[in-house]
Amino acid sequence: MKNIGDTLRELRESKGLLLREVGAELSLDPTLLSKIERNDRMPTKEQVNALSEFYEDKKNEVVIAWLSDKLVYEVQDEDLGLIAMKVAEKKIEYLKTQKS
Amino acid sequence: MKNIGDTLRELRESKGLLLREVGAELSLDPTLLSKIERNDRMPTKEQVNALSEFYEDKKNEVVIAWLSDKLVYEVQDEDLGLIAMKVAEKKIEYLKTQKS
DNA sequence: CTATATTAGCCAAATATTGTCAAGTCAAAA
DNA sequence: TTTTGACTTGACAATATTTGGCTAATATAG
Repeated sequence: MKNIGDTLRELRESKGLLLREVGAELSLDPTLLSKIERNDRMPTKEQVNALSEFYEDKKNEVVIAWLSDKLVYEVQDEDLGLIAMKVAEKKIEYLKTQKS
Repeated sequence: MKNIGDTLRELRESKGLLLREVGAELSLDPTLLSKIERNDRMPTKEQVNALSEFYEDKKNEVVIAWLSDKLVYEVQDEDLGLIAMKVAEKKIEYLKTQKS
């Protein structure tokens, strides 16, 4: 249940890699990656995809941290945020039954 | 568990009001309101506030429909959407304990 | 047919997000 | 103490997205 920045930073450090090394690998400006890891910037979907591929063993963890951060951001300081979240869950579950 | 457009349309029609009447009341272009009611445009927070005040007895219903729609939109066609939603819920619950 | 309500398409303006660079901090090495 | 390397910060330009509202098209009722 970590945020996307902490998740990425811990993954990178656990491999002993530098910002510029990961950046070079993914053609991502190291200063931008720095901001992402400090939750100063939200990575784009493409960046998350690249990062999750890069840390392949933790692919889902990265994507989930990112998506859930975006959701939290969407309802931050809304009184009805949590209730809306539960309603949204039901809507998604309903949409899933429709598709299949 | 309706979407924001259907919610607003039903509220307006239940009162027998026209797009231009509600629009005039809220200084909202009727063609824009039309789009909102058909889920073609997402209303802004300000517009939702105005609309929920206007339909005062259903204030929360409007806001929740809007917020939950935005959340669904955020994770639409993401395989991990539902899981991320549950994680986001926990994050919000956690943040709430922090504030108080 | 006429009048009124709603919808559709379009595009400019407003807003928000992104990427990049130069300058800054900080810690450890030399 | 100076230098070096890793990272951070702030500012700004470039892009992308969202928004408002006009005009024209379509429907619906009388």
